[in-house]
Amino acid sequence: MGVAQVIVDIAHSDLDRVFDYAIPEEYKEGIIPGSRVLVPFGAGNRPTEGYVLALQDKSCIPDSRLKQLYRPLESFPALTPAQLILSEWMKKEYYCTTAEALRLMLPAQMRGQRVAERVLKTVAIAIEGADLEDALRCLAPLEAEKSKAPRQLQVLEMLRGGPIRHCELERMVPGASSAVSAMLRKGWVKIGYEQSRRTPYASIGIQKGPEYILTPDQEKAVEELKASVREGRGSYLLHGVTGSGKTEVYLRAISECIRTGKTAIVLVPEISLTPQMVGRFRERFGQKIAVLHSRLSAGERFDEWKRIRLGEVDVVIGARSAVFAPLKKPGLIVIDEEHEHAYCSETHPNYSAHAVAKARCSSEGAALLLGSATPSVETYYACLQGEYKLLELPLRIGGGEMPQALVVDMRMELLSGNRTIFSAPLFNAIRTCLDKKEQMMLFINRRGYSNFVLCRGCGHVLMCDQCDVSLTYHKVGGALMCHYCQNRSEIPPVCPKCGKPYLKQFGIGTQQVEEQVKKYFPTARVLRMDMDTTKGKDSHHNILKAFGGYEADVLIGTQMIAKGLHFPRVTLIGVMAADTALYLPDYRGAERTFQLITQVAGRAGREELRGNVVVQTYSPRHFAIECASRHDYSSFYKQELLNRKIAQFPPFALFVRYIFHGEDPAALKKQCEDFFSEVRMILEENPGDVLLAACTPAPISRIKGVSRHQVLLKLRRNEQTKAVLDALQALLQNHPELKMACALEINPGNMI
DNA sequence: AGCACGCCGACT
DNA sequence: GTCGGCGTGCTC
Repeated sequence: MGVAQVIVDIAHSDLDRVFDYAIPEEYKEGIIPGSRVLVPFGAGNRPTEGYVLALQDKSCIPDSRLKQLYRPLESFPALTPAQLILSEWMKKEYYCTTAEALRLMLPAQMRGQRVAERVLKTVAIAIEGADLEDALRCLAPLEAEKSKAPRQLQVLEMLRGGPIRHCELERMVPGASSAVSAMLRKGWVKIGYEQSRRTPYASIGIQKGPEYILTPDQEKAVEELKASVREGRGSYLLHGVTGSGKTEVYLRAISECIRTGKTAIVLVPEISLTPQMVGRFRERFGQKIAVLHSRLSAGERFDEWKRIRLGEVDVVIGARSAVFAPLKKPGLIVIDEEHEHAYCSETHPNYSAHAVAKARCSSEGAALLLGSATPSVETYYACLQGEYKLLELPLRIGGGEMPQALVVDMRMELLSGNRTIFSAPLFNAIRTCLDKKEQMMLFINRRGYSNFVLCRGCGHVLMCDQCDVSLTYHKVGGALMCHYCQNRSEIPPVCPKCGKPYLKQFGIGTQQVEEQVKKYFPTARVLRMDMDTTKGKDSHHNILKAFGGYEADVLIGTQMIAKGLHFPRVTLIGVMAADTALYLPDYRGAERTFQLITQVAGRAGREELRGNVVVQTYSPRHFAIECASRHDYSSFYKQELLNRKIAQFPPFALFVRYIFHGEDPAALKKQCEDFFSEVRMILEENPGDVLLAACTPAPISRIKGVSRHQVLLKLRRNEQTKAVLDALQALLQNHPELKMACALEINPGNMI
């Protein structure tokens, strides 16, 4: 056992094979498959990180060429045997390199520099009693008089509540560090050190909730899942209306995992990963849970990962990438809000959490549980085909009625002379709601929809110079922004095309709704939640807390407010424009519209107060909107599946998209067309399965000055599909000049 | 990915 | 005559 087979951590297909390294005698014990090591690589023996896949007695490489590895990077193997197996599966499924697959399984900051086991600097008051009074008086001589050192005063006041971390102080009070050093010289404050725990949400109280008595439907689902966890197999779809208690089913099934000495992973969409949600798990499982998501700091994420890796954790709750968490003996993987497209990675390798979870469950002996009030058409179809066993929760807990939605035809509103963004029924409902001192949420679907600026003289829309997309108007700062390259610019005084001064922004956004609410209901207290107001680390939480504490009457927001939030005082939900997603050039438009309206409507009246839902639309007869307003999933599914069958969309077909990037548009087009002609030769083997084959500029044909061209295929899904995909991938391998500039996506999450 | 080797143009 | 451009090829 003297040779380690190592994958170097460089994402390049030429290097996607093992390299043999001799293990120095002193490290013979510490290096096993899964260990990360530093190896000399290439001509200059440059130190490169790598992953040990296997150990061998000897190498078939001649001794003259065999190098010794430098050292192990950690004292424990970073990767589990199960992860090594999973990476092989990823490679075959997503055509990525082993290194790319393994990277997904480690906290990003672990590669490159080591993460310091950080000790945080804290600041505390060093004086007390009269000395402190004296110091304060010194800073603020008289109440009316302005303090000479307002920073110091502010910092000192804050410290009276107890020691504060230096970094937090700096964040809360810009320039605090100079104030601290000044006071340090005067001996008023002292510096301390604190072992950083970096355990997110540790502060969340563990208050015991009421004992739940399961409904008969929940009971049935839980029993079925418990048996499945014990057997270590089985896939389920839990279809439960909003408020039917899906989370309680998850919790009970997870308890069974723990009882039988296993662990569990719960995947949640990023935006639903709220402190409330974590609190619910912590209440049940105490400290043996870990949380993984993108808002954690590098250190927090590393610490959580390490706790999981060292087996200190029974339950992992996290966003998409938590599906790779190195838990030992998983007994259950839950995917909550299964229909969310956030479960598909937008970057290469474009994995789907569903597929990865499925692969993990079958190789590691765990049960898979998908949960949703509005399962995706593809999942429900797979379920009816027998891939998942269906568990249903058709009733709300406590027997509450699903709120009936009122669909308002905005075309009629316009015809009757109402040019505001509020239809008469919504306007009246807001009035009533405010009068009754109840709360409301106004929802704007902004996906694929922007406040573009249009010339009413010639119809020209302002576009980004660098990217092929319309610019979005942001009221804050009055600037135009490109959502792809983040470039900012001013609105020109006249239209750049026709020269007339008729430029005006179009479309409604959260800011505009906020303005209009304030205009028509000046007494209403308004909170807004969108990308702009939730930039800060805790702002998301703070806004919800304020709303929950009845500090506002109206909450205006995007998708963010549609997710599992629980506000008993909310009795009105307004969907400002239900159909913005309906006519996007994406086959999932109807599905998204149905899901959004259903989810949003589910927010209303979850407690004793009866909820009202008003849906404003220009397509009141569209089946997605009609079915959503009646909470009729089954009719929606039947109609949508029929449409997909007629139009040959997923699940009956799949899209394959290659996107080529290049500086020179003409050369790019040529390259792309040459490749396309080879693609067509492969497709000729199964001509009946090719539903579409096109070589065109990408829908967004330029991003950050780089041109984009695509080969888009639609193939009928059948037994040969995987073979065709393999052939297409092999073709790309034969074009080293293209590989660097191309990304392959299968069923892209976003057709734009 | 990065670095060496190698074969052609502009220069003191 | 040499310095230096980056195309091509290799990495245990």
